[in-house]
Amino acid sequence: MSEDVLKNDKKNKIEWWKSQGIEPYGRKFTREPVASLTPDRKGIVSIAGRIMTIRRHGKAAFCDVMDQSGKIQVYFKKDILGEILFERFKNLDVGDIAGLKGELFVTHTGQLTLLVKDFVLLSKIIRTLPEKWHGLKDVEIRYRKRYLDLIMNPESQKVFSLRIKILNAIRNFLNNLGYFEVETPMMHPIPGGAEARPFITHHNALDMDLYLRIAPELYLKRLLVGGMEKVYEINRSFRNEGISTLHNPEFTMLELYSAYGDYQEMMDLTQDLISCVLREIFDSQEIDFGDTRINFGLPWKKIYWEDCWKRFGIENWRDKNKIKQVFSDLHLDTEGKEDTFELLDLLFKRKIEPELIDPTFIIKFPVEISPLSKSWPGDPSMVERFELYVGGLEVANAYSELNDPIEQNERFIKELEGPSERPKVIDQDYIEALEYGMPPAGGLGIGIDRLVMILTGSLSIRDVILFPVLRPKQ
RNA sequence: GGGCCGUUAGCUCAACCGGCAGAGCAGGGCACUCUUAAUGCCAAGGCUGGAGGUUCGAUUCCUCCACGGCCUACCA
Repeated sequence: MSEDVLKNDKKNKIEWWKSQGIEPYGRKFTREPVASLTPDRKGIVSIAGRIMTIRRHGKAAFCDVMDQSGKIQVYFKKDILGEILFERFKNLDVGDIAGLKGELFVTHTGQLTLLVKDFVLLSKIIRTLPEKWHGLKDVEIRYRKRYLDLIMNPESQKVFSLRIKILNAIRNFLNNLGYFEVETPMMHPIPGGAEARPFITHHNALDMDLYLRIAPELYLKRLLVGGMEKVYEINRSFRNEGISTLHNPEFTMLELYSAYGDYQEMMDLTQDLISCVLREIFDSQEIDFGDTRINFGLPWKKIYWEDCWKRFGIENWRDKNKIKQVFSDLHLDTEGKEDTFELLDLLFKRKIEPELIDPTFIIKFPVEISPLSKSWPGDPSMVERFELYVGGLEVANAYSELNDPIEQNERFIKELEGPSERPKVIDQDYIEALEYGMPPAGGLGIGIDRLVMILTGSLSIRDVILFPVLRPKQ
């Protein structure tokens, strides 16, 4: 280890502990979470954690010790500890991890405190923690050195513990409904299930390129063919695209499929799932997100995609000239877009999406932008599909799954004619699977990171991902 | 990829029109046995993100580079 790492004479402290015959990096220590301790607790209790502050008073000192459950004040007193242990205490620093044994008491100011009778050093800090009062604010360091963020910023600790609780609640909810949690490949020979640029990697022994998956969809539906009726996967997908407050190159998606169901069932399920998470974890139907308050009270709004355009005077959304007219009437830049769907998408993003604060289902989409969805009964130009918007963000996407192999193949062929940056290859293996018969099914995808953003009031996806993608320093 | 903003001590922040780079906390020393942003005293801490340029003189003005943030774009 280099000299400059051993800051501020802490190297000498390491030497001091060694000179006392004590290994400054300790071993197993049996302890209780500090938050579980109450004043009526009698006898010796053991706790362990990081020393966050030291207030020295000559022959005594108060410290705050933090473990994952919370903080507790501890009191070191020379006449209680004796010469040897008090000398050891003097060689403790803010940031050290220690195991402490003692008795609980309440101070004159009414604070629960552990009177330390014995302690061991479990890990010596040889750097300096960020400042105790302002914490760690530099966002770059917070992302790069998340461990410091977690030590110094309780709000950050809170967001990630909520993320875990949300995921557990989702899993419990689905497991109770009989869904199987499955794991499908993350390395795909042909990327599919979404429209996105993939990451490419290479397998040496097979001498072949593989793609990090952009969605698990096509594999999960192969499981429906195989007779698994309710499956879900919560894991990473990867998209080789720009980074923003809403996009991280690797992100977590929930995808689930229910045989013999449809998009309506998925709409009910989405409502039930998110309502359940709110009830169990937040005990509230309202969440503050930025400047707005989101009301999750049932039932959620439903708007037909086709009806979105009527407020702009667009009666026929295939009328490209009319759409362009609207852009010019609204003084909205078309940004060089010519394609009808791209223009509508842009109009939606600029004018409609920001207003969708309370949960809103957008229903029934054109087939052209929904290559894996089952057509609308009696209208083959539209499909049974919805998207869910909350807080102005797209959070979920679901549809009745297309299970007709012939139509699916035709849709894939049409897709190839589009301007996709994906490899121009059809997943014939998937078509073959459909040819063996896939039950009709409802499928649902939920962007977990975005859902966690909304539920925790985080305005950047980087605040809900422990280690977001960053360029390496220097 | 484009635009704007930022980068000063371990951390949080100052430094007027270009004139010796400053504080709090942390760290070091001393004192102090109920403090909680403990307190008091002493000492230390810097290649101002990097490289050039303008200038007698650059943290400050200019150019390029690196990293980050926000917006935008690609995209759900």
